[in-house]
Parts: sequence; C-alpha cells; structure tokens
Amino acid sequence: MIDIRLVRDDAARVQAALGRRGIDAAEVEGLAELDRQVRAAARRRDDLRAEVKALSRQVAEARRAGDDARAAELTGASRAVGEQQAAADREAEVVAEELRSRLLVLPNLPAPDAPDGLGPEDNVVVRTWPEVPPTYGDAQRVPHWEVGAALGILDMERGAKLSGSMFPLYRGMGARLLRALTAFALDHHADAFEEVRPPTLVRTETMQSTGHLPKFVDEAYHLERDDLWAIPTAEVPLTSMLRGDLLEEASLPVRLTAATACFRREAGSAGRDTRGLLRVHEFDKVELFAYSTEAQAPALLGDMVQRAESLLAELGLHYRVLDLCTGDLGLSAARTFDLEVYAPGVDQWLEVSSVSWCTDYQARRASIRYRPTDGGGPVLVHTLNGSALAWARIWAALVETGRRSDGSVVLPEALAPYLGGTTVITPPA
RNA sequence: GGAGGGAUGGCAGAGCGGACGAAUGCACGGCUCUUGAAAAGCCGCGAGACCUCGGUCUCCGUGGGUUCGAAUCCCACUCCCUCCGCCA
Repeated sequence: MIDIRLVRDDAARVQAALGRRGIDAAEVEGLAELDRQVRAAARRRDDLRAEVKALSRQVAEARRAGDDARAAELTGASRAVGEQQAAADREAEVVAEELRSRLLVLPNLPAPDAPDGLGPEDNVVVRTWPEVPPTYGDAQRVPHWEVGAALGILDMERGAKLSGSMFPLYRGMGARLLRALTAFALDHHADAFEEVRPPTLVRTETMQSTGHLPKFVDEAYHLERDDLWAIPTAEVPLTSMLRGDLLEEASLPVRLTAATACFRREAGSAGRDTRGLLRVHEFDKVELFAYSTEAQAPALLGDMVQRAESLLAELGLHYRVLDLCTGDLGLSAARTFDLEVYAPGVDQWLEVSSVSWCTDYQARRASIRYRPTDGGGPVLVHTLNGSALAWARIWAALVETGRRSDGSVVLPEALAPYLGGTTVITPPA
C-alpha cells in the first residue's frame, strides 16, 4: 500500500499520479477525509487512555499511603473514564479498519517515466530482437499442441484426465526440456542471485504482502481444510521471506532466484487461449527477486530485464520488450517491463516475463526495513521481481520455432549440456 | 497423532499485578587515552503513530478476557524446541 502521509501532505500529487492509472480524484479525497477521522478518533481515545493511566497511578499512590477511602474513590473515577475510553476505542477501530481496507486495494503510484495509457494497446515497444524479424517457413507454422502430440512430448488429453483442461502433461523429451530450462536459467543467475526453493503453499498473510489478496481472491487456488493458498508466482513467498525484518543497509541488495510451480485459476479469462500452453493453470517458472534501497532499484530493474532478455537471446527466440503503460501496470508495480516471444505456429506474441519495480509498496505491507549506514531511523526497502522465465510459453515458442519440415524439432545449442548432448527431438518410429 | 517446555529490543537474556518500554551483556555510534590500532574507561542507543515540538498514545508471538491498572493472571489460536509414534 501507499503511504497515507502522502495523501495527507500532498493529495494533489497523489491524485495526479493515480489519475494516470485511471483512479478518480474523489477516491483520494475520500481517503484524506477518512484519514482525518481516523486521527481525530485516535486522539480522543489516546486522551482518555492517558487519563485512565494517570488515575491508576494515583490509586497506587493512595494505596501505598494507606488511604483506602481515597483509593476507592479514584478507582471509581477511573472505571468511569475507562468505559468512555472503551467506546472511543471501538469507534477508532472502525474508522481505522475502513481506511486500511480501502488502502489495501489502492494501487501503487506509477513511476514518473512510465508511459501514459489506458490499457494494453498503449504499451510501448522499446526494442525487438533481432531487430530484423526472422522469416519463418511453413514447417514452423504448426501450433505447438500439434507438434507436441505428434512427437509424443505433450499430452494435453491425459493432463485433462488427471486435473481438467489447462493442466499440461509433458512426456519424454518434452518433460526433460522443462528440466533443462530450469537448470539453464538457475545456472545463468547463479553469479549474483542466491538460489531458493520456497514452499508453494502459503498462508493468507503471505498472499497479502504482495497484494495478491484481498483483491485477487478469485485468481488463486485455496486449500480450505488447511487454509493455505497455492502460489501464483514465487514472488509471493520471496516477498515474505524477510517479512517483519529489520536489515542492515550493508546487506542490500538481497538477490534471490527460485524455481517453482505456479498456480492460476484464470477465472477471469474462461474460454480465452484455451488451447495448448497459451494459458494454463499450472506452470513452472524461474523467478528473480531483489530487496534493495531506493537508490539501487533502477539499476537492479535494468539488470533483471537484461537477464531475462539474455536468456531469450541464448535460446534463439524472437522477442520484444514492452514498457507497460500506467493503465496496464499491476496493483503493486510502479514500473514494469514485459517480455514477449514470438511463437510462429500460433502467430502470436506470448508474454513470458514481467519485471516489476514495486518501490516500497509491498515492503510497507510486509514491514521490511533497513537501518541506514548513516545512522538514521529504519527505512522501507524497495522490492523488485521478474520472471526469467516462465516455461510453458517458452516451451511452446521453442517447439514451434525449432520445427523442421520432416516434423522433428531442433532445440538451441545452449541447452545441449542440459539435454544429455542431444538438441533434436525426432518423431517416434 | 501423543506428552512436555517456550515465544520479551538488531542479537542474547532478566522481569511474572502498580514509576516497566522493560535489568544486564553483545553489537552499534560518539568521546577520552594511544604514533596508530587493540584493550580499557565515559556517554549515547528499540520500533511505530499523533502532535500545540513540550509531550501523549501504542507495541513484550496473535486474538479475546479479568482488573482502577497487565510483559506479568485467565482462555483460545499460531509458531518454535525436546521426547514418543508414524513416514518419503
């Protein structure tokens, strides 16, 4: 969530910034008004509370002095004020809760240099690689679900038999390819990012820190019996790894990478992209994550985008980088770059990475701070996250891009060490 | 799953109804001594909110309760540790 003091001290600035995301100025004005009520109520409660404490101290003094009559009198007075205080307490709690819940669903302020826009159509393509688009032959114009079925490496039917549609089942070299991609990416980031394997089932508080709850309940799988949530991305456990911690500035940035399964109900997109691997309920992903100071954040954002890009380049995929406009930013993000690969078989650009800078929006919910080396008070960290990369769609793009006229698929040389030396998948005899 | 023990500041750890936001140690910051460093000594040092900048309030795992007054007593929950059982 954003800092309520920003609303209080400079509502105009918040209105301008959130206006770029399509938030009505009246919403911000409403928050400012609520904030005034919260502070007034807290003040009333605190004053009464101070009175109770003062009277209680006098009770103790009277007792020590052996003046029981005086003590009884003060006890009665304190009880009366205590009742008022309890009422003021409840009032203050009600308005504070109202403010908190409104603040919880209010999005982050966009970075000044994020492009303006209302929706996906306004995102800015900042570069495409290779600059001259490759040409594709007829052999590559076959959708990956057909290629996968013909080669026996993707079995959507049996996946559906086990779990329903949009739960892929990979076989043979198809499964091995996923394992290779994960190892390839983790090794790629090992120079600067600590490898982590977090749990994939998490508590409600953990989902709240990232902003995935309460706003996106319908998107997440929930295990009712144990009240645990299946993570939609490793960003969720990684953000909460240091929840509540007070770090030393010298330990920043903390950089983490994790390979996990990701689970998404895709409730809002029923019927769209339902074929093959374009949109699935479960997929594997390697995530990059960083906790940093405000000053370190821009360079880290650039580095994380660069890491995702270099993986795509090494995989020989045709990709483009999008600077997301204010209208398409996620709830927690101030700035986001999406990476899309071109999949010739389905003739579509597929989002395979999203690298975001969340400023202190998530850290405020999760209370993650550092003590500055110059001796000042604790400061909230900035969080950054990005996929590098999400494999289901990469798998699709690789299989379509690598397909040859005899039906076999050639995979990039970079993966050879992870595929037991082979880079060719041939049809079953 | 069963039986016990525990959760207090950045860390360790005392306190178990009244001047306790909390002893002490470590860590950290400043100073003295020293050619410099170490050692020693002195001083300072939790976090958050509000604010008339003097103060007020909140926070001792979480949520309830008892009380004039709760870190301290009661109840529930969560987590951690030890032992037993089960298990990849």
